[in-house]
Amino acid sequence: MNVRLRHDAIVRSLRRNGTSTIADLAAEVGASRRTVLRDISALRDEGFVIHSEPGRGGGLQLDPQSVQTTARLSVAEVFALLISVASMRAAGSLPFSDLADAGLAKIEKALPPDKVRDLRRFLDCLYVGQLSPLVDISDMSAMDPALLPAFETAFLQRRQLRFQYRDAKGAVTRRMVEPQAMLILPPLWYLVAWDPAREDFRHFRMDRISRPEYVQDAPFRRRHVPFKDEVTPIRDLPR
Amino acid sequence: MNVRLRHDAIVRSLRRNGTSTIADLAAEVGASRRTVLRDISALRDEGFVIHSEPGRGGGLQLDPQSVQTTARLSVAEVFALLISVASMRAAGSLPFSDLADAGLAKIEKALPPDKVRDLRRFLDCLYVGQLSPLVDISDMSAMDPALLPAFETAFLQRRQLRFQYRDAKGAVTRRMVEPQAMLILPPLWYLVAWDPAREDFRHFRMDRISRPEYVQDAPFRRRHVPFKDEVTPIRDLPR
DNA sequence: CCTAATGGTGACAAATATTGACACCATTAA
DNA sequence: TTAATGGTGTCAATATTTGTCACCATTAGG
Repeated sequence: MNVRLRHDAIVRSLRRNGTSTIADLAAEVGASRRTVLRDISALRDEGFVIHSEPGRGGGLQLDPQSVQTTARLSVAEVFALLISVASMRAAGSLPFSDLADAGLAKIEKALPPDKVRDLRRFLDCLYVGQLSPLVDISDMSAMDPALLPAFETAFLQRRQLRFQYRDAKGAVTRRMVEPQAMLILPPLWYLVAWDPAREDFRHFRMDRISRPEYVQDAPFRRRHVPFKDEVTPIRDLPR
Repeated sequence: MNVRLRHDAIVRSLRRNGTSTIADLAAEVGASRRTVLRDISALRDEGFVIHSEPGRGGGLQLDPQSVQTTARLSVAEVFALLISVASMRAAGSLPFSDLADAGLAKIEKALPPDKVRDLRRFLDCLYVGQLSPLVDISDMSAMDPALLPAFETAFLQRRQLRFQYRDAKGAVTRRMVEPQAMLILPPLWYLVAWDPAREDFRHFRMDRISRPEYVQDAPFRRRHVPFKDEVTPIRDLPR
């Protein structure tokens, strides 16, 4: 039996039985007492909280609070979860948001370091404010997740972004801009970008952007964005 | 060098260089050509999409979309992430919320089945509505995550919940109620409960509840909650 | 106090898994 | 045709994991 499988079996058994002795577990997974002890030690290293009671009537007990689960997430998914929780925190305090943060911190820790750096750099471009009550929310539609990679690249490598934009009147234009920031006015998201053709900043509602693509040969520098309203950088929000 | 570390190193190298040959990787991680090939095969089994091109000028290429990360999360953390994304979706469509959903689905799949059942049952108690603009949001504070277990038990095992409640005027009372639903009026959360002492339903703002504990010997049955405003069960929200 | 049942550690040989060397095949571009 | 590449099979060398055994610490019960 594989080490991994044996660990799983031990956790399952502890979850099922409440309390087990090393001898029980050894018999159940078909390994020696010593090996089970080594496995328990490894599981503790992995974060499982296993209480042990020596002496007659003693045994091992798995703290149910510590039962953990592993999931393989793509970077895009982690990214989406991260900004979900970030924007939720932006919208105001919520029950359990600390726990969600803790979960995300763990996920983040498991990411390759360069990806974490990327995510942080992207978060630095996120700003939050209060939505003016004048905006018509009724025609909102979600942004296609498939668009994410182009945005990520445009922001992280500072490449100009080309996309199709449908304005409030339904007119469709093709734009090429320098993405400077993302502005969250819950529940709407805006891309704040410098439009070189118009030599000014423009706000674009994310749900009205389609077919975005970054332009490899069009790098640019970050500009200071003159936000009209009061906004907060997301990284400055209280945790 | 450890197998795990070597796999990580290979993935990092592929991510950094774009294209590498087996020989390059072997030199870089200090292993033989054969071993690297075995590693590549293992990584593919784990879900990494690695394109390969034989022949002159060929090499290996890692599909960046497939880079994955594993994280061990406690059940409470998964729970917090789940309701975060659920309430975010409730607040309106957001970019990437589909991706966040997909990530959560994977996490959920990795949970033990009985926990998933519990989560679903809890989600059935969640309702969403529009917050009246009359509520004063300025004095909000987040709920302590340590309170979660008592709530979970009270909801799932239908035990009465005892807690301390501080009302809008600051007066503190001790309550014992039957938790029937959770109502999300972003960014506020309410516990909707039947108060046996008053023989009526009451709404309690979650951030004003402290020291909750479930009462083991006080089971009850679910009641039909007569919501005053228009609310939507969270499980009926469009995905 | 003694004993039996329990968790826990160290040492070392046996069992098992991983690795490297080598031969070889398939594909591709020059 | 050749050289550079990915890919597979085999087998001995090497590294890791496992079991055995001896022993210690703690606890409950007689």
